[in-house]
Amino acid sequence: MDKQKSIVWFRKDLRVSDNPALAGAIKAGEVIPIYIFDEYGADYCKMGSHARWWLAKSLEALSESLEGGLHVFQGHSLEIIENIIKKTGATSVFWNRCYEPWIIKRDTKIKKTLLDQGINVQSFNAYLLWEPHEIVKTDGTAYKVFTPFFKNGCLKAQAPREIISKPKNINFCKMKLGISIVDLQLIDKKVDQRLSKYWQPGEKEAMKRLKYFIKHDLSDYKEGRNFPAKDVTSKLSPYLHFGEISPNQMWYLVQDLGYDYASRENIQTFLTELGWREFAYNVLFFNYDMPRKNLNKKFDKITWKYDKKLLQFWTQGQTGYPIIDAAMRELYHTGFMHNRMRMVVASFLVKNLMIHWHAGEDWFWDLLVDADLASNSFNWQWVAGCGYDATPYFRIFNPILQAKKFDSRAEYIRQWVPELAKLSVKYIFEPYNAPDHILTEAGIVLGKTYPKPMIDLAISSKCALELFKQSFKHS
DNA sequence: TGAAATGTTGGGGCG
DNA sequence: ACGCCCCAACATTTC
Repeated sequence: MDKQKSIVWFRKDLRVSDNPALAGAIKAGEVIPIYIFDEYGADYCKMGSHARWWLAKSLEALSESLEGGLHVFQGHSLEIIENIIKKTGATSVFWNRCYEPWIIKRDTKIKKTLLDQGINVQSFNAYLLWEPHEIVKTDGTAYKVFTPFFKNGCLKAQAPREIISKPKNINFCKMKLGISIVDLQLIDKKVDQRLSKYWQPGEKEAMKRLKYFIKHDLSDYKEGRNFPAKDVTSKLSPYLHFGEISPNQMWYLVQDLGYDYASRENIQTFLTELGWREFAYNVLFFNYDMPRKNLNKKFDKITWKYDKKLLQFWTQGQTGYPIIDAAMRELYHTGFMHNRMRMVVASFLVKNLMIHWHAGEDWFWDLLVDADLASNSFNWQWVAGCGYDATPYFRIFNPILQAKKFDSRAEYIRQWVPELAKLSVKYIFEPYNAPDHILTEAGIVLGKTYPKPMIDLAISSKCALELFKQSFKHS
């Protein structure tokens, strides 16, 4: 008797453990694991260069975990799945849901089409702790403020799904299908040279990192996470984005710790960060245009500067403000930026340079290995002030103060802006205020080896305040 | 998850 | 000893 064959369609769940779709297919019989690189309909959210690198590496790791059994394709998802069904006689398709609006739209159609053809289709939640549509206020409308969303919404709802353990024996369908990962041409050589120094994608590495973080860094998380040179953040965001680890695995592993490893505050702070991720997806679910439209329409009237040169100073890490340049260069070289630094550089772009948050969002989208549609757009709106529960328009970071407060020994600056490394902490935060002989001794020629400040902080933030106030007055 | 401007307080120097 | 001033330290307000 022929065994039932099931397709497992991997997407943003590139792991074997705690994978409900895979578990479902294994139970049903023979498994055909597939990945489809499909960006039809992605429009402005096609993957960035650094994310593509990560995806390729992650697919390689997944394929290895599946004994080389991952079948890779490129093209229209529905057409490809229908073809595989024809070739293999598969009777079921399992997948874990994605929550990007364009994917929801696509998958809804695919599900309906396949069901109409008599195929058994099952989708699961393996990406979020709580389904967005289930966390709403008692009057049925969506939350707009984080604290009640998390405390009254999430924490009082049903507990997140329990972790599914790693499957022992998988019965693979042995047919040869699809193309190789290399054929997807996801990796740019120069990107590979940069990122492979810093990252090892994959499910195994993700769990290793989580355990390392819990053991070494969680006990200092609440305070330490503000200091970019300390490196006590988990750096799990790219793994989480590609589903190499599930939020459930993180949630339960951290929540079930005794307070030996870390105090209640540290644990709670970390879990709350997972809560912000949930909130970003929840807000996106109820606002499909969050990536492109101000949630607060009052901001529609603001006239932004569309100055390519100004933007370029920012993207290239040549603003003349060391902490900003350090952060922007960290992003370019590693595909990652420390969280506090993300806030600082974003505030500078939007509130000092008066450049639209879309420009920052796009740059981050291309370079972050954790580039995530919900988190990225949600957080840019948060900084710009037009998001839900956002920072108020008048809250403007001063990059010099931020540097002195959170990188007081200038370790982070020296790492990423080596041309300033010889300056002492007295001058390194504001090299343009250093006496000439100090600069000469440090081998610095302002305007040549390191740029002069591209704008005046006090003037630009005053102008921004005035502009915001004026714009809001008329609406 | 801000920073600057402004207001208040209190200890010490000094005539 | 007393009042006056200065100013750091802290608190409050404002954007």
